[in-house]
Amino acid sequence: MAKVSQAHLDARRRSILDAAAKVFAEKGVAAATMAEIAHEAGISPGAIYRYFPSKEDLARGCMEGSAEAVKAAWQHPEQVETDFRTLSRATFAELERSGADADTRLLLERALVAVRDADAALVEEFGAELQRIVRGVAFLLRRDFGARLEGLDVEALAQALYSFYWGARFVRLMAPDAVAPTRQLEALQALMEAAFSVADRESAGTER
Amino acid sequence: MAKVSQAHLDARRRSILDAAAKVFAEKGVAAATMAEIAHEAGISPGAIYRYFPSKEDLARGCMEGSAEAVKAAWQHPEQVETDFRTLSRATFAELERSGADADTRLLLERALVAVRDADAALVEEFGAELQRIVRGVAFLLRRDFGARLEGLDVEALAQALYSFYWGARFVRLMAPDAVAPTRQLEALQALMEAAFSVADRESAGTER
Amino acid sequence: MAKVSQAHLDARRRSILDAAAKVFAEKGVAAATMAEIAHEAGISPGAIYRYFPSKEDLARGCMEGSAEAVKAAWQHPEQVETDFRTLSRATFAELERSGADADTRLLLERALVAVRDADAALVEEFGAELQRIVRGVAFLLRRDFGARLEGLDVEALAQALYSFYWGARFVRLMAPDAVAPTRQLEALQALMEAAFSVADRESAGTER
Amino acid sequence: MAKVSQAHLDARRRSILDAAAKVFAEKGVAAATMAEIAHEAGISPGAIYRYFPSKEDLARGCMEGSAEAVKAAWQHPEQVETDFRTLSRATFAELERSGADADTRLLLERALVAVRDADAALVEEFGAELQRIVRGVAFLLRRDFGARLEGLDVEALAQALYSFYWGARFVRLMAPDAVAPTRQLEALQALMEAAFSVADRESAGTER
DNA sequence: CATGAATGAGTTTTCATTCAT
DNA sequence: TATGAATGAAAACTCATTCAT
Repeated sequence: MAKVSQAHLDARRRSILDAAAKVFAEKGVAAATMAEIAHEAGISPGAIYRYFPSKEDLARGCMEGSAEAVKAAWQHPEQVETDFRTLSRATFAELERSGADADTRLLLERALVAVRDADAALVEEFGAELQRIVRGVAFLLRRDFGARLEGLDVEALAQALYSFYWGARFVRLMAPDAVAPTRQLEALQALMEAAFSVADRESAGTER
Repeated sequence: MAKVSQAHLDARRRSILDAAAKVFAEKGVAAATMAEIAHEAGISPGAIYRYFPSKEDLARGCMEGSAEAVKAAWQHPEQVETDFRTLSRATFAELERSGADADTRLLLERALVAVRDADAALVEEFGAELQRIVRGVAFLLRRDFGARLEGLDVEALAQALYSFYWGARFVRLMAPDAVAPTRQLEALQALMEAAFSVADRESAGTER
Repeated sequence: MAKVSQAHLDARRRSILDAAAKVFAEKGVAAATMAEIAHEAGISPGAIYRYFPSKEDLARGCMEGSAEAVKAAWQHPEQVETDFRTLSRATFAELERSGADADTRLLLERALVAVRDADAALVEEFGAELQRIVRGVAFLLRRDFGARLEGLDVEALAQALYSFYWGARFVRLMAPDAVAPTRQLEALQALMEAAFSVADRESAGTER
Repeated sequence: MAKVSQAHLDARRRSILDAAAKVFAEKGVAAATMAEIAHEAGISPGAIYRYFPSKEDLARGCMEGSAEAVKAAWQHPEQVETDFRTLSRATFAELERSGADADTRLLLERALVAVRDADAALVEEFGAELQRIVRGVAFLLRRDFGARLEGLDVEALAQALYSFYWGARFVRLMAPDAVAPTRQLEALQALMEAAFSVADRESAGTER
């Protein structure tokens, strides 16, 4: 079986990650066994170790790739041809796709592990990403709503929206039958529009 | 050493639960060992089994009691002398107290376990509580803001606020240096007030 | 099985060490399995870990106790009521006792491991002991034979005798049917006496 | 790639043996891995199995060939133009060459393995070689020192010298900073000469 | 012939649970 | 009742060996 193509190796690596993600999401990282992951991936337990040096590394590997276009868009909103409403909707639509819940499980697990082990790197990364995204949210809010945000703590609002996103993910995971994330988002956006139209009116009044 | 009082037994049970909650929050249920919990509780490993038949049961036991006054208030708002703003603030203030993060960890862990094991009872309980609280939030919103909610999806808004609460908990756990939950809440409330004042104006205008 | 007496624990620890020493000597540290040692000691594999944190520690534990009165005597010859001949004989007589070969195996194994892993501590210890013993040998040589050592490199001679001791151990292990260590020692001592009587004669001649 | 010359095959076999000897000496047989040996030999793990059916066989193969000119000289002293002093010195000089310690490790390992597995063949071989060499030593002692050995147990002395040789090897391995083997040998030879000069004197006195 | 990916049995170690004291 | 030593069933991981390419 020598001299297998790189593509084949990559595919196998991928299949191990997929199998692991599935099993981890199902049972949690701690309860999942390498044997089960191997079985799921259709290989022998030993083979995994040619691709990942340890269970922990495998878990880390699973946690990484869930990066997405959406995430990037929030972090660099100036480079993207979009607006707050659209991007928000795309972000929440993502949560409705199949597999989103499994990702959420994995991400929560990852988060817990990071906090527990005081895994500085992971925690830091989370914090850094948070900051970038919150900054992106604030940027879009200001660009899209401008002066109408007058008197509002935009930073805090952006952070609140970020929190809301995670909460929606979590709640959806726990209670799929509750109000859907997208509908929650609609409600919030309606609220925001109502609030901003006040500003419009007021400034209109001022102009008069 | 015979015939120990029931009170004593209950106290010991309680102390085991406290110890377990602490260790579970620190290390996670899977990584926590009975020996460590026993040590934390100041008893021997074997003694735990007089009170809980298994580690799993102990974990379940930990997961139950995190009920609080605030929670009750949201679930039965009609019985409580309070209003939305006040109760919200009290709720978020709770998140700033020391120990709140440990609770969050435990709750997240609990949630993950419940989802994984398809622990119908726990999931159901979470869902039921969610429903009661969201209903309570909606009740308070309507009572406090009444007609000004015109045109808004109050159910969805209540649900969004509930999501926001969980997200704020989670984010605070992961990134204690981010914008504080209470400040996030202030921002949202400012937004709500702005939105509702529109309604006031409009209705005022209509009356004219 | 709680509250077992310290004596019992010590005895168990001892029995584990004995079992381990036996198995290690038979199979070598690497090839020996904890399961086999446990079986030999009449306990379960897990129980060993209450007494020794790892296989390596167990091996180290086996290697330690082979300290002996004889060794101490060589290292502190001034404190002991003995002479070179007597102590040499006692030392080599030790090699003929049953179990000596097993000790030799263990010591060689220990030595190889130490050298391989560049286990500084162990190597250093060996070197330090060597120095102390060689110094002791030289001390006794000088005290017992005094001026008759004139012209000899006593340090080197002492070191040579130390080497001889180890070589005799090793050869006996490998070829039990070869000339016995004690007889080898006799031959060397005869040689020494012959050499020293020369000195006597010469000094006698000088006096004339 | 068909029909490779026998010479090529032999060379490859040789290179595998060399690589294995190096790795075995460094890590010990048990800890050495076929992968590492293969890497050291510059081939693939699988290829080794074309030349040696198993790791054990490979180890055995390594253990065989450490024969040397010096060894041969001791075993057949009558065929060699040399004397005890010269040959001794040559023998001990060998110990100072670089690589001697690696050989010693391997030999000790070999010895331990042989004793452990009760590998009759290897043990027997060691014993037989020992006997031949001790006989050779005794032969040279008698030839070189003749009557002056009167009263000495020459067999035992020869055996003692053989033991000394091994001990010196071992000690040098463990404590390179101790007195050098050659200096030890000098001391012993000085002792022998002193002893033998007695005999000279005595016989001289008798003649008078 | 060589390669090196894959296998899978075997090893150390952990820890929930039991039970003699 | 409490203790804590002991159990023994996993689980992660290693590596000699095989065999498709």
